[in-house]
Amino acid sequence: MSPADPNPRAERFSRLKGTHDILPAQVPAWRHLEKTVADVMSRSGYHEIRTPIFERTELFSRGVGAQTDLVGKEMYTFEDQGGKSLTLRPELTASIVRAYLQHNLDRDSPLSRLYYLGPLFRQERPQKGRQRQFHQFGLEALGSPHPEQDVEVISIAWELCRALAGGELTMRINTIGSPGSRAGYLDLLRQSLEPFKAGMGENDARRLATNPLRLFDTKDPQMRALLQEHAPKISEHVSAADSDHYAAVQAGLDTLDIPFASDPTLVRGLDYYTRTTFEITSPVLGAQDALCGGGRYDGLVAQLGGPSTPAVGFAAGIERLLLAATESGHEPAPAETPDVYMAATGDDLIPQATALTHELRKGGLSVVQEVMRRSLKAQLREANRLGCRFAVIMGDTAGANKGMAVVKNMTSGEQTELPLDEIVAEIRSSLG
RNA sequence: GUGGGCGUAGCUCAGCUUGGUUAGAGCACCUGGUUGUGGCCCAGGAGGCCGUGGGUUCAAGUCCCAUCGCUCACCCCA
Repeated sequence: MSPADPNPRAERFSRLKGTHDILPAQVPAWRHLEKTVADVMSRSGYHEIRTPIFERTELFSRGVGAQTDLVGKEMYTFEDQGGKSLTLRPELTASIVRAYLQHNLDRDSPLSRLYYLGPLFRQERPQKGRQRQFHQFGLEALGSPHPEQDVEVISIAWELCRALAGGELTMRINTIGSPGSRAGYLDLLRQSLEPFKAGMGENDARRLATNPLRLFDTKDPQMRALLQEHAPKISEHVSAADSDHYAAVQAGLDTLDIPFASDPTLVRGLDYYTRTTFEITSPVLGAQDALCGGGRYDGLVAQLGGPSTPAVGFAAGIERLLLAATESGHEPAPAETPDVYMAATGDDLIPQATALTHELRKGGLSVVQEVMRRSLKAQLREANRLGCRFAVIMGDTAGANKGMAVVKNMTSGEQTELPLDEIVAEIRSSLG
C-alpha cells in the first residue's frame, strides 16, 4: 500500500461468516492429520472415495430425513439454471451411499470399506467448534450386519481421535434398536412422558409428538431430571436380536481395552441410524464438544433405492480435532524449513546465484533464493528466520569470478569457500 | 432466529470509569552499531479515518444512539 495508492479507502473483502482461511502456518498441522488418517485407514483396509461438493437436494432430504434440523434449516440450497434444486453437502454419508449405488460397488464385492475427507456446509450461527464450512473425515463400511464390524469402526474412530486430539477423551455408546423394535419403544416413551407435557417448553412438547427420541438431546436440567426419572431406557426395550448385537459390540470393545460408557440418552440427530450409536467428546472444547459421531444405518441404502444393505460409519470434525489438540497442548507439526538460502552480494552475481540455485534443487535440496537485492546482513537474517540449515554466499571479493562461493553452516556458523561444482555434494553429505 | 461480551499499530492488548496538548506498550518489521556475515544485546525508524455513521459538547478513542463485524452461548451438531 504505497502513499500514491489512488483509492486508499476502497472496500476490502473479508471472509464470509463461518468460513476460515487456512494460512501457511496452519497447513503443517492439517497435512499431519491428513497423513495420519490415510495411514490408519489404509492399514485397516479402507479405500478413499471422493464425491462432489454438491448434490441434488432430494438426496439429503430423503437420506438424512426431512424432519431433521440439518435438512429443515441448515442446508445451503440453490437452483441451477435449469431450475434443479441443488445443495452443498451438509454431511457425507448420503453422498457416499449414492456413489456406492451409482457405480454398483455392491456388486463388485459384498463388502465395501470406504473413507473420505473433505469440506461440508451447514448454515448455522457459528460458535466455538462450529463453522459454516468445516471439514470432516470419516468412513463407511457397507455390507456387514455383524457386531465385529461395529467394533472395527468404533476402534478406528477411537484410535484416530486419540492420536490426533490428545488429552482425555470420552466415548459413549448406545443402541437405538432396529426400526421394528424402536416403534414400540417410541409409543412407550410417549405414553410415559405425556402426563408431563404441560410442564415442558414449547420445543420439547412439539418434539414429544414428532420425534420423541430427540428429547434426550436437551440441556435443560429440569427436562433432564424428568427424563432420568420417567423415561424408559431404550436399550432395555429393543428386540432380543438388537440386544444381543449391542452386548456383542460392548464385549468387542472390552477385548480391545477401549473405554466407553453406555449412555441410554445418546441419540443422534440424523434419521438413518439404527442399533449402535456412538460419540467421542473432548472436555477441552466448548459447548460443541463432539469430535466424532457415528453408528449403524442398516436402512439407508434401501432408503436411497438400493438393495437392503447393512452399514456402519462415523464422521469426525477436523477443525474440532485440531482445536482439541491445541487446547490440550498436543504439539503441532513443525513447519518445513529450507535446506539452503542462496545469497548474493552484488547484482552482477545474481545470474550465477540463480544457476547454482537450480543445480542445488536438481540435487534434491530445498533452496530459497534472495530476490529482494537486500544487504547481506538482511539476507542472512532472512536465512536465519526461515530456519535454513546452510547459506550459500555468492560474493565477488572472495572469488565468485574464479568459480567459488562461500558455504556457511547456519547452526555452527562455520563457513568454507568451495568451487561451485562441489557445493551440491558438500551440502548433501553434511545434511546426511 | 434469540441473548451476553468485544471492536485502538501486522499480532496481543493498555488508555474509556471521572471527555482536555503531538494516542501508548510488548512482540513482529526496517535501518544502524560490523566499508559484503544471521541469532543475543544496544540505538534509532516506520507503521493508527481509535470498526462505520450520526448526536451531545468549546472539546469525543473516552459520553449517547444507530449500524456493521467478530466472538461465546441457546437451538442443533462434527
